[in-house]
Amino acid sequence: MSNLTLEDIAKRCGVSRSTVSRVINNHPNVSDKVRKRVQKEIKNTGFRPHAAARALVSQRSWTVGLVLPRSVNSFFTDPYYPRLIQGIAQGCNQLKYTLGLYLITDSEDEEEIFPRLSRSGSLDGILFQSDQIGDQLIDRLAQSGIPLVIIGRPFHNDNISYIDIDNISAAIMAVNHLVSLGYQRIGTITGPLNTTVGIDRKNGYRQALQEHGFSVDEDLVVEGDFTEDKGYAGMLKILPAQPDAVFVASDQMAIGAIRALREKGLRVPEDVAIIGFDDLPLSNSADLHLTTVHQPVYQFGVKAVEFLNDLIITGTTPPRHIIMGTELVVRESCGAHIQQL
Amino acid sequence: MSNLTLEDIAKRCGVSRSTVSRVINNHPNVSDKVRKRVQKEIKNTGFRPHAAARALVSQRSWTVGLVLPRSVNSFFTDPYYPRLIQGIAQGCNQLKYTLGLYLITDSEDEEEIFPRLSRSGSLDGILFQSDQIGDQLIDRLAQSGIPLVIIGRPFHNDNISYIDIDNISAAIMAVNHLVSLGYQRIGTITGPLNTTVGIDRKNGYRQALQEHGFSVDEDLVVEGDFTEDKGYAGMLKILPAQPDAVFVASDQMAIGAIRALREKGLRVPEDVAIIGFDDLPLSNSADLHLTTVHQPVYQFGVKAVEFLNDLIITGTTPPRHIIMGTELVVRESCGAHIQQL
DNA sequence: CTTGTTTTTGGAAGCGCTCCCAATTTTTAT
DNA sequence: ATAAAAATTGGGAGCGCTTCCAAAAACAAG
Repeated sequence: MSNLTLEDIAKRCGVSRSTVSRVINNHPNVSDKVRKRVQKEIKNTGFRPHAAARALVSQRSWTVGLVLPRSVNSFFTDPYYPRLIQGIAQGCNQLKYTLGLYLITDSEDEEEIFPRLSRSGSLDGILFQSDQIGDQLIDRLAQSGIPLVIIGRPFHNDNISYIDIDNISAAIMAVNHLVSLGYQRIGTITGPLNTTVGIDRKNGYRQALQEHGFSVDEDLVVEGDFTEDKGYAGMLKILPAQPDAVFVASDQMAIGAIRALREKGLRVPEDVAIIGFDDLPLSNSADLHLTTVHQPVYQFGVKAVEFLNDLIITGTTPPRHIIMGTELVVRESCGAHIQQL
Repeated sequence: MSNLTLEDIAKRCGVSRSTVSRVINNHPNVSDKVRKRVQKEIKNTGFRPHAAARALVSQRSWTVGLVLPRSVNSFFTDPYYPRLIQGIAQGCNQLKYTLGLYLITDSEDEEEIFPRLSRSGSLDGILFQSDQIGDQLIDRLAQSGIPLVIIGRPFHNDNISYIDIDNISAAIMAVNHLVSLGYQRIGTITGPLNTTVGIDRKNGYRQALQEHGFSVDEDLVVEGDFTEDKGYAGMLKILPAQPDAVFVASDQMAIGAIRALREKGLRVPEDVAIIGFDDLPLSNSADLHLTTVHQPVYQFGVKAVEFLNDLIITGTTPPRHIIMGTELVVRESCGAHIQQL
């Protein structure tokens, strides 16, 4: 069906290859009459220019890669990534990019992926989920000169472009909210501390406590990994330290934490207040009205692609950083609605 | 860095472009001496052949597309899709394909996607999630001759290759299990009935009941959509009909259903037995030991890619169908463990 | 040391497209 | 009307690669 070439279309219209090319690419210098004729023929035949040929001559593949390192093990557990991917897909659609997905699975060495990513011509740019293990790979990619946007602040590489949300401020905002409601023993279930997200949110928590003159009780700090199970386990672990409020670093974990509380016969927020992080749809379902920090996951994905597109067009230096804001969503799990009554 | 061409490598090695090409593609007719020399040079320089140039001349892009229609709204709610995608990604890695992800988002018309998919040369083949709305698009793609594998039985198009699990048998197996345990009023919360999965599982349910001489009570049948919320709502709706067991068409919905039961003070399985479908990790977490139908989601994804690869190599006709088996996973939510004690 | 056979190598064509440049046509000004 | 300027068009080169074919080199046998 579509084994047609530019040349074929040209012949059928009695014009030259170049003219057809101009029509396809909306170049101005084509007479209306010819343009109409060619457009009609293209429509009739269903002709599509050959992507590879185009990519070869224009040195643009119109494909961007999304790399999710293996350590993102919450990929099929936490709705965060699917949502992010939706945003990225939307961004790609808008800018006419095709999205290439590179999930690094167990069998595949980080070594093996590099050639595939840097294979010249196959990718116009790369979105790379930040990740401790991947940091060396990030360095190599950056050096290869390919436009690269890290999703989430990378570990020790600050002279590289990345997009992130302001996790520290967000955590501070969350803890401030708890403090303002009068809670005294505020704990936290953190994200994985081998990620910058995990670290930043934890630091925000500490910082907020210190600003209010609270001391940080290490028994009130438990490391999680963003999964519901770890939220459940984390809450069980933190409970002996008798928190009256807990800042949980993801909604998914918050759900697990609340489940643990309920099983212990404790009420939320009366016995323990819970504040989550993410504000994904699940956080406001029928039996759960979680107070949480809203982060614009979908928009974040869209923005990441726009950012990458910018780097592709204008060059990768100097590295730039985009930090997106978050906001507090007050629902019922912290008791603010009770106090206001 | 990698702006090198074959020609450059050739020059550095004092051989011709053709020879370097042979080395890269492992053609036999190269002397060992030269081969070693060229391989070393390639390694040293980090040279990668230009993907587009290759694709142009060989008419193979080594990219396959995965299309998820908009109607897959449980995409970021149900762990099924992320898991499937992992399997597909794994299959692609194994066979050296790049995975192109096409999420049809709101803004994008089904019309718009067709040209992007059929653009000659950009895709070697397509995996297409079955979906009622997409059926016309599927027809057009099939006609364009591009290798195409539908994921899940398509609606009215049986002369096209697809891969599916045997949903009807699986549902029968699930209901048989309930019957064998002595339950009398067996209900179902179905999947969305505008999908073949939803329909097939529901038909299996009916068929099993009929085989056992039960009449089908329509009050015991409620339509869901695979989301937890609909599972919750479905159970509330079905409860007045006093089921003693319910076949829920996905684990995610089963979780919602169980939540509804618990809120009503009903016990699982003592008051109402629940059997789910999927057997994703979530179905066997701390407070939930769901009896369910295991479907090999990950392997299903891998297999789909292998199947597509087959079509790419050997041609798309005649259409073939791959049906994968399922198995019952007996845990605690149906009471089998109690009876056995 | 020929001749014939096999293996290895280089050159050239061409995949389908874009883009430059020169040739042609059209428009405008005189 | 003609000359000059502007708009439109066609031809050719070339993007980086594979692959065919013919030339060259290596090897075997007489």
